[in-house]
Amino acid sequence: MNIDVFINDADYVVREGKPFVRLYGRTHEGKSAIILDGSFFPYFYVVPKPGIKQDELNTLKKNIEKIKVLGSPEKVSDETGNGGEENSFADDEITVKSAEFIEKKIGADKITLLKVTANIPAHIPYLKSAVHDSSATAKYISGVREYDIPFYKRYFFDRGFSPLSWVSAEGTEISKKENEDRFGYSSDILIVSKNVAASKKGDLYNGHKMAAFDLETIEEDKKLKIIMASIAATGGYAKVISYEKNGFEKEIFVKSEKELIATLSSEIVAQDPDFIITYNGDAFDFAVLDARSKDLKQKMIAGRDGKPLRFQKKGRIKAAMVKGMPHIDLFNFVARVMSPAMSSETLTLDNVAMEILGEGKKGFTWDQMKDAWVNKRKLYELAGYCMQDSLLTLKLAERITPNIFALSKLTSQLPGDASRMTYGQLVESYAMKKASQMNIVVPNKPSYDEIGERKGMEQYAGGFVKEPRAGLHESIAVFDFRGLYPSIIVTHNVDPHTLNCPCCKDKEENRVPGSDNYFCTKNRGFIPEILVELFEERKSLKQKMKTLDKKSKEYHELNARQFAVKTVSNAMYGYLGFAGSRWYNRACASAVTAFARHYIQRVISMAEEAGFEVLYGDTDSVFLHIEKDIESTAKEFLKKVNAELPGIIELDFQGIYVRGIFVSRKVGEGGAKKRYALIDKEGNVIIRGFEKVRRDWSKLAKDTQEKVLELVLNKRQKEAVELVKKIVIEIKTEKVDMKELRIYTQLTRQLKNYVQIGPHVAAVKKAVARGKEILPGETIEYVITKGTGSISDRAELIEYAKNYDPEYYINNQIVPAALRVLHIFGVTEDDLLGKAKQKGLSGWGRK
DNA sequence: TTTGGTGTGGTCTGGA
DNA sequence: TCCAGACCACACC
Repeated sequence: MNIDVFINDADYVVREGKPFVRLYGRTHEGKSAIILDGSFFPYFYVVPKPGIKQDELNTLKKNIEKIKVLGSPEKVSDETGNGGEENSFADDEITVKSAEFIEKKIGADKITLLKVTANIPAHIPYLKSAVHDSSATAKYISGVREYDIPFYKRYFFDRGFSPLSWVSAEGTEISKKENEDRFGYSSDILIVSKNVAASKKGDLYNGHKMAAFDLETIEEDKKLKIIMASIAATGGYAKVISYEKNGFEKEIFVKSEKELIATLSSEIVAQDPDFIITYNGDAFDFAVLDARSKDLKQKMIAGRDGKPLRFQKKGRIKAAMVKGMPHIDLFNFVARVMSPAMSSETLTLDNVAMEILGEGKKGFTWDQMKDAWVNKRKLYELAGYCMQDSLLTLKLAERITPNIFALSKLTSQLPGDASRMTYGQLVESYAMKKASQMNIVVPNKPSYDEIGERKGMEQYAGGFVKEPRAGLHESIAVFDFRGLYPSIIVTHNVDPHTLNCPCCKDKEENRVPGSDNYFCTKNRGFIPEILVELFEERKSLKQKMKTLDKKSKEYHELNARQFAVKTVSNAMYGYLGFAGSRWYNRACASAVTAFARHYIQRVISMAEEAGFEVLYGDTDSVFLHIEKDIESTAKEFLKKVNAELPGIIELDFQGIYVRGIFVSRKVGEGGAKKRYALIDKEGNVIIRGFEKVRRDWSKLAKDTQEKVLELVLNKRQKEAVELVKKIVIEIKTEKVDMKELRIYTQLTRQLKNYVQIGPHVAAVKKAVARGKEILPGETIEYVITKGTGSISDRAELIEYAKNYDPEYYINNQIVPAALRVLHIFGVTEDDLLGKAKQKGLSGWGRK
């Protein structure tokens, strides 16, 4: 039979000594399908010594073919853990399946390599070590490559199709009966295929079915017990499962926690989703479910492979994986990829939903929940609260998964994997995919020692930041380079293999400013090449988007794709300088920043020559004071600059502002970099760097500073002073809600690793002594309370704080934050504290 | 181990 | 008691 399947998951399994890639997906009739592809075998490359003679090459090949090593079963699980369950083999004699000569590129050179194919993936590390270490082969080789690329990942690279696209499989369908007897998979269709290829259907798919779930728990006898669960699925399904009657209209009543787990599992499976969605399911919901299912001896949800869910290490994350219905943990993706662009103090579902959807969850603190449960009251509300969590998670998934899926397709990684990747891994995956397409050998990962060495090196110089002149400035035009770093890489052909090529030795072109290094002008390097493709892809996506209705499905799809392209492009520079990178090259990374400094400084001098005051600039931006006809003058300047810029480097017009404020540094001389506020003619205010945008300042101090900035930008300094005075009095009279005074700070390490005990660490230490568990990485909330001793001595987590210290909040929060802005107008601390003699306000407002 | 460097500012800490 | 430098967190780009 021949069948088209849309792929959402993959792994592999070994049956009777042969590896089969398992592709999970759905047919266009909506049936779940598994394809077993037995036509693919694992392999790695052996790089012969340079200048090796043909007869030596032949000897090497023969000696590789003769390799026999013993493997011990416990050691041969797939490195990524994403393999099947039948990998183990008892003290097998491991042999090479085949070795063949193959031409591949390393950098610009075409080289003859040996492709060594193994019988099953678990053999690869043994064969690699054997080739690398044995005397019969070691003397002929300069290295081994691509021995650590997981089997199912390589499959997608080599086959030329990606997850979340349609494939066409030709093969034999296994009957239901045989599936049950021999395989035990849970899918409508099971097919053994010898030929799987990209389908003409491309990657369009009419909607993924997602099922989100959420648990409510309470702690009893030091164990988390599940008291309620909710599920919300695409299409409107929404249920709360509970073993306490609560009168909630969407309730499924069960008898016990054990039955709750069983029902939750069966309900999710009955929904037959393409994806299971959680918010923090890896670390919480699935972890609790797993622990309770073991305690209560109740089987949990099983994947389409017929096996219960498994936890697999993905870097720091213990990922809960359900085969064939990939589990997407939105929190992971938000924390790793989206959070830099977000402003929420903490990444709770509530905050993130509020920021992304404009809708949070209502009420119910942990204590209220416990009260509701223990005293069996307000259970109806509790059920509603539980339901809301799943519904919000599902809504969030509708917004976020398109971005995950776009990254998945771009990098040819499974959606479950892509959703858990860091920027470095996303870039690396994309580069590996492109390398495979371009017949380029992938460089090895650095060893632990190499990483240490790279990290130990002195930092190289980064972007240029021009010191601003403190004060209120009028009539400002802001320019910035569009994607400066990637455009430099492309324009100057920055790549580890084009660096200092012999063919361009004496050319001045492409020489790195302030360095003897240069880049090839003849042959485009690999990194610039893949960036060019990304640029062109994004350009065409943006072009298409212009023709579409912004509310249409296609528009959102394309928008997600351009987001993925942008994400990978922008991370490429950082990847070059990343110690764990396969394509690490410090000289390249520092060349990029050297070019960047050169261009921004060139723009600054051109602006000065044109007679504009350069107020500020940071890495890729300049702020110019343009007195007359700001719009047309700015455009003219832009044109002049761009006429001079090489390649695809381009300056953009960012905007015009009526007024802007730069402040003084607290210590030392001059204006503070990276702190400013701007106001445009509509009255919109942009605030950068100030306490207002930092989470480790109290809300009251931040809000006060924001109002001060707004007033000052509207030339109403006097009112700003009065406002601060009023707030100082409010604190003094203790009229302020404690929540306004909490300070968020992340605990970045284990308590014992702190050399200096700051307030947040002190607060955590006290809480831990009281029995609370706080893990590194958590963001905690603390308040400074009354009493004696240092600030740290008086810091308490908000749940333990009985009062707040007005003195601290006035002197260390409100006044410094406000004064930061007001200082440039001559306002003093005493003015804000109401201590100053009533001196006139003359001299304020103008420098 | 989990993209890069630049920069500000709070609090602690230890020696004068 | 004062103060410089270290430590730490978090912003900008």
